[in-house]
Amino acid sequence: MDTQAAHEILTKHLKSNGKQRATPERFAILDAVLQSQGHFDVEALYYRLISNGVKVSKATVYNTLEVLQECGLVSKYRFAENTSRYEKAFGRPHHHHMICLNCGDIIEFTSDRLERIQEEMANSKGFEIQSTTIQIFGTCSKCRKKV
Amino acid sequence: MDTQAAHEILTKHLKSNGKQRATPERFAILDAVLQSQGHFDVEALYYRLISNGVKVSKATVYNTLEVLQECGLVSKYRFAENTSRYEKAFGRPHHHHMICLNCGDIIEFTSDRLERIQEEMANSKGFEIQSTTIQIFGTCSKCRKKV
DNA sequence: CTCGGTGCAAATGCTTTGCAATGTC
DNA sequence: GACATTGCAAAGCATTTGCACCGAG
Repeated sequence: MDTQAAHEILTKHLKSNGKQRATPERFAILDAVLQSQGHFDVEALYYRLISNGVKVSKATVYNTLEVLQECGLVSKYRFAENTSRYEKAFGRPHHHHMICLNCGDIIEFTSDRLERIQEEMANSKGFEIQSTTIQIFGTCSKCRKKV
Repeated sequence: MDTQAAHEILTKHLKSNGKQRATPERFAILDAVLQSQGHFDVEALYYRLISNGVKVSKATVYNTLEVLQECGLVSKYRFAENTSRYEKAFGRPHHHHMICLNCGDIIEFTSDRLERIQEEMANSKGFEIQSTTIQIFGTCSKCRKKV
């Protein structure tokens, strides 16, 4: 992905907020996020950072993920478990998830029609959408065959 | 609501599982759930039970809510916060939520079209739906007017 | 030089667990 | 009686917080 563009987004966001500072930790975490594939939790991201020799604390990872979320570079999800999961949102279309309750697999999908209907529903209630999440829980095709 | 019908569902579910027992605590918790309006968390439900003179432990509340979820009498949600929220699912149509990030208000809505498209999406992936959740985060009409 | 950010470790708060006592089947 | 369930308190975890130190602006 375009690392530079992502850095710029973060830089701009930090400046626009007036008092937020551009620290090396924040960019290091952003880089790690950009390199990630699929969903990850704080633990995994933290571990990857440490493994790569980046010296950060978990508190900073939490803090930074929140900042990255604010500027739309990462999305935060909460599936069935008690852990928050994240994924990079840069350069990716808005999508949703089918979560297999048997094997834990997550299948992503997009649907313009779903987006459109959601907008209609929101408009009809005078609600202004900031983000939407659709989660379909069930059994994936692989697991269905096994039974 | 039809308390008796709900009791029957629970009874049947417990029996069908072979080893689960029908304890007074479980029915007391079910009753408290049936009396609830809207969403609640474990804390609130527990407090209400205690206030009503029902002697249960929080552990049992957690346990029972899981059982009730299994037999479709309650739904569990996870919105933005770190607390699980529940609501009774008995005698209610399947619906979704718009969550106001400003005032925390939750607006419920239903949409046959959304349900249908979700089914189509799942079918096309060979995915078997067990439950679905749609959450629209944003700003409600009341809060929009205030700004 | 200021004040926001970081690291660490302790604290918090929801949820789960271990185990003896209880009561359903 | 056997054993699932309960209550209690302790343990687990993910996440947050307090505070001294550091370093971006």
